[in-house]
This record gives sequence, structure tokens and C-alpha cells, in this order.
Amino acid sequence: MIDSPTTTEEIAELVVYLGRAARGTDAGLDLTAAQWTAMRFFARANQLSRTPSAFASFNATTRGTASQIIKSLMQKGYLVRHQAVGDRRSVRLDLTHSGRAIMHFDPLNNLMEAINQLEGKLRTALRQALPTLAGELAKVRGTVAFGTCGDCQHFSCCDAVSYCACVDAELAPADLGCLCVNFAASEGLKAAIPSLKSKEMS
Amino acid sequence: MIDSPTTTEEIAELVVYLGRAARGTDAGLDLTAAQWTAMRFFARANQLSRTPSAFASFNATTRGTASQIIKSLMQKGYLVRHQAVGDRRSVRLDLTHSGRAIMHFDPLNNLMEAINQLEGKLRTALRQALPTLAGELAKVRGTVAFGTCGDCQHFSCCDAVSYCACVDAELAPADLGCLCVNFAASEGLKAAIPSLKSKEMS
DNA sequence: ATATTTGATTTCGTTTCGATACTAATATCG
DNA sequence: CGATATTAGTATCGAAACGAAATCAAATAT
Repeated sequence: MIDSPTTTEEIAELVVYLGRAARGTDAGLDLTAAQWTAMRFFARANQLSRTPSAFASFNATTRGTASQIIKSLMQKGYLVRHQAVGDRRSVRLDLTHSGRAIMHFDPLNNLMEAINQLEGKLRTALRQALPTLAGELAKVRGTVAFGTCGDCQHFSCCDAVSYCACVDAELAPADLGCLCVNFAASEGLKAAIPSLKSKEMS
Repeated sequence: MIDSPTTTEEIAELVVYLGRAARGTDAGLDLTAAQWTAMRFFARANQLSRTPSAFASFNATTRGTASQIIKSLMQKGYLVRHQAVGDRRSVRLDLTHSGRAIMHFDPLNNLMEAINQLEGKLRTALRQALPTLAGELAKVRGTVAFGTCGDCQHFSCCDAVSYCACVDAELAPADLGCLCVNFAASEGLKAAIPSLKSKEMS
């Protein structure tokens, strides 16, 4: 054992504790914690990933539950459903105007403020450690890992041109920070010794 | 270095994502995610903090919901209720023998394994950053922060004797890693947040 | 002594959740 | 080609979680 088991346990429980405390519903808005999580996902996922199934696996729940949450958000007028182009089974969810507006009151903003006040070195370490843990956990559980293009195997950046090998297309700068279902942890992240320099983008 | 808001957002969502993915119920055991969280709390909290109210604030929920989860765990035989000594309203929950046994199958073990595989420097940074974030978040939300004695203001250690100024008693070594409702962020932790250095505790 | 607060529980209605079943569109393969 | 999976999404059911509110007892404040 490298470290004291107590420390490992404390870290693990802090992750769960923080996640629970931050996700929550505390403001006077009319969204539940699960609904906030869904809004966050559809606000951050790229076009390929804004589907009920993708949200279900992201949120570690079933497609049925995901459908319920999405339906409630459509009834509230925060999400709209569009037909996907290639596959007539598939569906794409987008935030409406009021959906984008309500995100300014996302309870997660409280945690983001705290993160911004963190010392730079600690914040950098978090930015490295958390994706690594997510990838490791997904590997052990046999589930899909979610991540952003910058941390992805399919992503390459040459001469300021961002390219995704998965969809075989150049990426718009706005898509770089988006969540993607086809995420595959890059070797650099797996080894937890990445030089994230190449991914510092505009 | 100026941090892009994207990075802050990614860190915050990773905390929520990890917390959700790790807490979950995946093994064939008969406990739900909320019940695992309760078991974890009562396994880790010190004697003073193993109450329904303390768990409620730890879990960011109401006392009523906490009572329900506790009742279900008592019916399953994993928790027992004792009368508290000083306050006849209060109640203390303890893990039973089978309660301690089932903790070996805690789904959180998956995350702990991932943390153990993390590079030492990153793990150290996590150990420092996460309690800081928890304290900051609690301050913004106006809620109680939970933490372990080692990170607490009330704690002092002289000549290998651990002392807690809050309960005015020497601490058993086993209690050092326990959660405590009377937790108050120590200066060492607050030093990680520059804006906190000049402020005073109430 | 009275009022307020605190700890715990219960009840109620809503939401979440997992499991299951179902339809429709796509993929696979013989 | 056609039969058979597989996949995406939805609906339904029962159990659990949840917040809000009410209740009760014990402790504390005024």
C-alpha cells in the first residue's frame, strides 16, 4: 500500500460529498438536482452527444429515467427535441432560449467560484487528476467514459488545426470543450503525466 | 496564467460526474446509492456525529429524508439505534456486525482503487484541494462543512498527544480520521485560498 | 413560566429510479 | 433478399428518495 488507506478513503468520500453538495437544488429556481444535471449535459455536450441515451450513460442511469427527466424539461420549455439527420430513430435535444437563460442560475456556479479561488497549482492538479480518475473508474466498471476533445485519443492538433479522428472532421474551436460520447482516454491522461500544453487553446 | 472559464467548468462538472458515478449501486448487493452513502457516513463519523441530523446536513438533505434512509437500514439490520447520553432527544446510530461486513463491498472501493493508482503528487494535491473546496462551498451556501480532525481548527497535536478543543478531550488515534459535525477549517487549509487569509472566523 | 429552538419522526405529493416491456429503425448475417 | 439481432427512444410499474409540512418531546432562551 503506497499511502495510508485513510487518506485514500477521505479523498474518495470528499469527491462524493462535493459532488452531492454542489449539484443540489438550493436556489429558488424550479429545477431539481437531476434536472440541473441534464440541463448541464445538454448545454455542454457536442451535437453528436446530445441524445437521451448519451445522457443516460453520462448520468449513470437508465434510458427510461433519462427520458422522464428530459420530458419534464421539455414541458418546462427548457429543451426542444429535433430529429437527428442520419438516423431516424435518434433524437437531438437542444436548449431553448429560456433554457440558456436559466443556466446563469445553475447551482454549480457556487462550486465554480470556489474552484476559481483555488491556488493555481492545485487547480492544475485537479484538471489532471479528475479526468484520470473518471477514465480509470469507467474502465473498472466497464462503462463509457465521458470527456472533452482535448483529453481524447481521437483528437489531434497540428498547425492550429483541430482534428477529430472519430468523426473524421475538423473541429470547430467551440466544440473543443464539449462532452463527447465517443471519448477515449488518451495515453497521456492514463499515465497521469500529461503535459497539457498542447491542449491549452483559445 | 489566465484560466479559461471552460477549465473551471470542466473541473466542476467532473466533480459532480465522478461523485455520481462512484457513489452508485452496481454490485449485486441490496443497498441503494443513498443507503450506501448513509452507511459510509455512520462508518466514518465520530461518536458525536453519528446522528440523523448530522447525516442530513452531510448529505445535503432534510432530516425527514435522513430518517427514512436510516429506518430502512435498521430494518435491513445494518444499523442499530442507541440513546445518546447527554441529550435525551438525540440518537446515535452504529453499524452492526453485518453492517461492518457489507462495507467490504462498498461500490466506492472502485474509486479508491483508482485514487491509489494516481501519481503521488496528484493525490497529495487532491487531498489538499478537495477539503478546501468543501469548506468554500459550505461558506457560500451557509451550510455546515464536514471534515476530519486533522484539518480542524479545534485540533492540536503536542508531544504525540492529540487534543480537540471543541469537546475539550484527548482524541483517540482512531478518531483522528473521523468525520465531525463541529469541524472548522484550519488556517492551513484556508491558506490554500488567498482571499481567506485576511478574514476571521466567527 | 413562557416562548423558542432543536432532534427526531411521520405523512403527503412529487420526482427519481431500476426493471421491464414495447415500437420503430437500423444492422447483421445466412 | 429476408429473418433475426441490435439499437434508440418511450411508456409503465413499484419502490425509493425527496422536500415540505406537521407533530412530538426535550432542551434552551427570554
